Amino acid sequence: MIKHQITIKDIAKILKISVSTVSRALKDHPDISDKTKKAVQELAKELQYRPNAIALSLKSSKSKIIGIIVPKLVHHFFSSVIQGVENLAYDNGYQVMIYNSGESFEREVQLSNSILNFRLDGLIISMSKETTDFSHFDKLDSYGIPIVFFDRVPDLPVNKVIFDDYQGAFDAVSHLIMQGSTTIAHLSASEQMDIGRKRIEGYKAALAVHGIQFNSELLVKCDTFDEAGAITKNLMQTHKDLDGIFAVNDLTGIGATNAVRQFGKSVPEDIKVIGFTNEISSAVCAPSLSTVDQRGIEMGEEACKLLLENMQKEQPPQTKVVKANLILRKSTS
Amino acid sequence: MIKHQITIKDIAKILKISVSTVSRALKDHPDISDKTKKAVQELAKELQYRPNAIALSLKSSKSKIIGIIVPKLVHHFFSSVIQGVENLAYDNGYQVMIYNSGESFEREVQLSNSILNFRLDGLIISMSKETTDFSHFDKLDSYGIPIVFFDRVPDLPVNKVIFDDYQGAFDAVSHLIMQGSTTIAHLSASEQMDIGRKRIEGYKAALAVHGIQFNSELLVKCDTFDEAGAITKNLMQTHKDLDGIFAVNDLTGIGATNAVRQFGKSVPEDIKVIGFTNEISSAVCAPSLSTVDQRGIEMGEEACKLLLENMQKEQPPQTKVVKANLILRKSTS
DNA sequence: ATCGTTTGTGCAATCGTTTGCGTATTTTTC
DNA sequence: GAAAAATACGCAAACGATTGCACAAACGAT
Repeated sequence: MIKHQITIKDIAKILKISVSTVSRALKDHPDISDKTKKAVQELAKELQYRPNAIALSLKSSKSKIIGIIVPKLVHHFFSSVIQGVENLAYDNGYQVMIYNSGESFEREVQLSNSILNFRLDGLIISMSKETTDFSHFDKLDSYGIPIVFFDRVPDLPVNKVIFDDYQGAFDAVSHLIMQGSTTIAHLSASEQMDIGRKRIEGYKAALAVHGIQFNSELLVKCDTFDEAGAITKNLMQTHKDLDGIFAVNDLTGIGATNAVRQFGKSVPEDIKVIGFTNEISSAVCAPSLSTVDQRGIEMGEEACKLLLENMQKEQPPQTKVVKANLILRKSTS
Repeated sequence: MIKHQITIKDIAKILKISVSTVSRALKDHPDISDKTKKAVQELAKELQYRPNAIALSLKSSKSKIIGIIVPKLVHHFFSSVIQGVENLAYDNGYQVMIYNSGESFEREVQLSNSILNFRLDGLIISMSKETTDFSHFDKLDSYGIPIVFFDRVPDLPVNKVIFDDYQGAFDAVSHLIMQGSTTIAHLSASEQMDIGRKRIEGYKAALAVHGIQFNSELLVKCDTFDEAGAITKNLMQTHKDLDGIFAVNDLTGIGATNAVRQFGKSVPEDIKVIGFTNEISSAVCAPSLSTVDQRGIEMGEEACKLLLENMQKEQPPQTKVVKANLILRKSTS
């Protein structure tokens, strides 16, 4: 009933030759006569022979699989990065194994172990928010498995592909200023996070360059949709002249937009809003949200390229920076 | 520099015993003396021995991995299903390998082959939109790899977990009627697709039950955000009494909502809108969109459960139906 | 006729682990 | 005190493929 997968042995038995001959014939080894080669290759095709990837992995200690761990699957940004990684990986004969840490440190460690068990050839990872201990990465490293970090990266000399958060924030805030905003709040991520800090710096720098005094009351930590509404309303009451909001991500930006309208003001006429990341929601909400695109596909491709290089030969750690791309929509014009 | 992974052989050599003894000691085989067991287990722990999953796969012809192929990663629904599958799989000692067909038939076939090469133990799949030829699934089946389809399933006697689209549509439209709508349009998917057909049936049934005449002009094929706006405006011009819209998915629903407001009418006061799927966007857009939740996590769990059963012993194909769950938000009240 | 090459193939080890069987040593039984 | 049974371990084959080495046959050169 159930077919078993054709092996090299089956072919050898049918043709009454040895498995070594079959193996060599299949890969056009010069030692094998054309007659034998032809017979083997034809039979292999007829029987739909396909090499057992597991056996190959065992023999070569190479799985031809690279893993990618993301903290969430549902973000458009991460999906794009995965897309980019897949593009390059497939072209180079690698499979991609996608893992989802779900923002859990424990899960991340488990997955790292699994990567060791399956002897994956390399890892691309964006760390979970909980991760502050990096010993599971050291372990992978000590076994010679190259790692490339992206987006959420540790502050260590490792291979990483990061986004130019500073420039993205700078451009976003500069754009608000160009559009006429002068009192600009920033709904920011935690300063603990690299991302949060960089975006705050970009925000401050843009203000400074345009001669606007930084006001610490306008810098509020808040990175969820739910918080954004409440905080925005608060800000509008305490700062009647508020006319611009730079949100650390799109959901926060949309939350702020909704709050502004509920407050009876309008976007972009009274208050202009710009987000960050370019999630799908930012394109479909009303008014559509201007935002900073993080070029996920390019990031994925860069990360994969870096990983492939490191898999070939050891190299000093590199950092690649992907530039921001401003997406202008209705919420700022 | 680079450590090699500790194997059973290393332990055997250090302890000057045979590999078979080590193997048995590690799994508490009764033949082995307590003294030896203790020595082996302690050393294994100290050296951080971890079994080579590749070797185990080769030996047992079981990879302890199940694959899941989704046509897109970025949909909240698919991510939820993956989550559900992971939940159950991990509890049962399986890894999950996530694949992304990107709605490409060719990719789907490639991935199926890869599943064969890596001897995955089972597959959970939602087909790409392009898929009309099922021979790659037959091939997997002929090698004894069980398959469970979900969401986008073939019309064949196979294991599947489907969503009750008929009931979901029926409930959604009934809800619009309860809220006072009487002239209800349906922005539908293609009737070619199972999903599209079922939702249309549910729409018609709900109208019939409540004594509303079906009007074919109000049934328009349209399943993207961009089309939705244009079509909605058109409908509002040709049907001044339009007061309800049932959209085949959330993006379409949001597109319709935006169009209504641009037309100068308001949601939900003038026209009530309900979507389908419960994407993140539906929760954050303004006004927030009522929708039909597809219980992705439960679907994933059901699919995984069905697969695990089939991996244990062959069974006649089953079909499981997951019930719809109405999510009421501002767009309908 | 003899030796050296070339050509084509097979043997056997290897990757890491499991497992059926054999066996040496000790313990039990009458 | 001899046979039977229990205990604790090792040998070797197996999973599927690769590859260094050996070797037989055929060929050419001297």
